[in-house]
Amino acid sequence: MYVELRHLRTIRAIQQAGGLARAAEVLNMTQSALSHQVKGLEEQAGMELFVRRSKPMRLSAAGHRMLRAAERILPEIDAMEEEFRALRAGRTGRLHIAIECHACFDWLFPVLEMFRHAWPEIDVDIRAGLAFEALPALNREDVDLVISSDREPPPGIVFNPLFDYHPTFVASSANPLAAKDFITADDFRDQVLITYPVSRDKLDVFTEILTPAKVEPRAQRTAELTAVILMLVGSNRGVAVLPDWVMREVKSNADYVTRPMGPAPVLKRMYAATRVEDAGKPYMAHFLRLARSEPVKLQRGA
Amino acid sequence: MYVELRHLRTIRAIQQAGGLARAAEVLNMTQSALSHQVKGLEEQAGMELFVRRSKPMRLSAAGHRMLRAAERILPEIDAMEEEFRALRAGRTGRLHIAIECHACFDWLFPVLEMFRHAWPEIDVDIRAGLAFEALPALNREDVDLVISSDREPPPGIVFNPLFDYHPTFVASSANPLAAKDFITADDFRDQVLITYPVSRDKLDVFTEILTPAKVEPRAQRTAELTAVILMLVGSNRGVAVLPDWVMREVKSNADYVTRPMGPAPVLKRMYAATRVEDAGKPYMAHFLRLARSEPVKLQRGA
DNA sequence: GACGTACATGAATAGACCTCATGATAAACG
DNA sequence: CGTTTATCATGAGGTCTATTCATGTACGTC
Repeated sequence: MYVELRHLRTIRAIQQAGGLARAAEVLNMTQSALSHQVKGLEEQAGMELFVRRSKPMRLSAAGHRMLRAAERILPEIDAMEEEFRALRAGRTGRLHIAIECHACFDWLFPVLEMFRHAWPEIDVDIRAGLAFEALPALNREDVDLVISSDREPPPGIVFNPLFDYHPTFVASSANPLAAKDFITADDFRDQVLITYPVSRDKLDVFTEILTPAKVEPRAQRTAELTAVILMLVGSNRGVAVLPDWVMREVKSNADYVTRPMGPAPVLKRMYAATRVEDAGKPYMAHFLRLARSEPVKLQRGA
Repeated sequence: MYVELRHLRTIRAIQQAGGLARAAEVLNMTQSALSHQVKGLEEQAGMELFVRRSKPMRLSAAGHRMLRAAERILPEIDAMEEEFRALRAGRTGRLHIAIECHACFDWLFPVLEMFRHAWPEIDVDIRAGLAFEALPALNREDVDLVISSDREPPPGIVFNPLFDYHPTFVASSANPLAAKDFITADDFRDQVLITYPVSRDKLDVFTEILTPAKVEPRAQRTAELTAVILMLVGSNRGVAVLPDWVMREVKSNADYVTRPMGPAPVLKRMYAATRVEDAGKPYMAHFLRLARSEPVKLQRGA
């Protein structure tokens, strides 16, 4: 039995128009065409869908069943088509975000909250970029935006700069390093370094400091959540290097000390990677604007 | 934008099979055909539904939306087609009943209750045949069965005999007619006759007794519910003629007397009218069987 | 009973959809 | 890194289905 949407539209039209001839006008076809179509449909169904004893022909019991299906299905189709019109008009879309930088949750949540209000139709989602490579996922359209501090954009991808930040050293005030004004690579030799559980080439403390200086910390342990890292640091189980914006609450806490990396200050830039064809979309532009301005407010508040 | 079910099936198949070529096999068509179809669909949608950068091609964001629609709509279609298979196999159907005879509720409800258990898939409904002519409604397929005691089946309609019954006189025991052994037409001249609110040609007391004898009761008043008629009779506000099966409870009640019509006993036959093409259907046959056997049990219980 | 309206039917046609053959490009392999 | 294989795209041509046109038939109506 091969039912097609055309058939459902026909059933509905005949019911609404109250007759085959009138329905044909509504559907912009000849009465003959509809008659043939109904005949074919009834052959498919294996039974009469209409009662022809009375003259404006009416739905039979079986016909009413099909009408019920039509009235459930056709609005779904219409809704989908409306969604696609909105998609074409750029009023809606998808924004699935992958973050390679764990500390970014801190500013991403407030930003997304603001975005959600401005673009309620956009399908928003976040995926922590632990289990997969984020940039290929961008190309496969598994995600639409990647928060990253990589430097070399692959073809088809643009790196939109968001803001600059300082990778900042944090330790317990009981740690001997609290006595220093700034921290260098050598200072890590005797320390337990606490990081997110990702590869070293995605951790600022390695890419910017330890790896160039060929220094290995005494030990390294990992924690997924920023709050857990800070807790471990607070109880002097290790030290960490985190972006400055997460230091906001810690700075006013006597248990912690924060120090710049040195002697020259280390500055990194945060990027939002998108596909080139998405970069121009209005909602994407709005998100990038928010992601540029909001995090710096957090940094200032620190 | 002309979406068809074929397109939704394609979207789903490509997703499930993980690629266009494999999907083509599942759908029993060539890879080329599917490629053309997808191209056409994307033209209709006005955007790319698939990402072709990676080789087994994958759904894009827009494609995922269409997939969602497909996964909601296609099961509905499958369910409908399954319903039609059941309809063809006679396992399901519709049984909308019109009753011209009000007292028939008494035995119809128990019968329908039994039927509902045996044929849970059948769409059962009752419509009191007050506002419309029941037999034309049968022809128009507004209803599928009419409980009636008419005699002349119109073309295309069969009258299936159910059972015989005696129109029986009932009055208050305080009524003078309680002294008689049987009741004749003349006895109504001084009585208020209580009937259902339908035309006289559908009331046994008129068609069988009063109209042939050209007798008019002193007055006539109506009530919709059998219980109300009996209540009025009980308080000696009038007399009534009702089928014997509704006398069940009244017979053992000292407030009432029931008497046969006379002098010759009046016998009427109850019919279930159906369309000829329905008469052979298994569920219809089962209903008729129930409607033949169950009411007589009620009569015996009286 | 004649007329108008509503649906059915048959033949012809236009157009959509499919297949075949082949080209292009990305993944896999040695 | 080149070769092979798998996957998808494209163009031309054939087929088949849906539609139209012209006409027939039956019901409802006056």
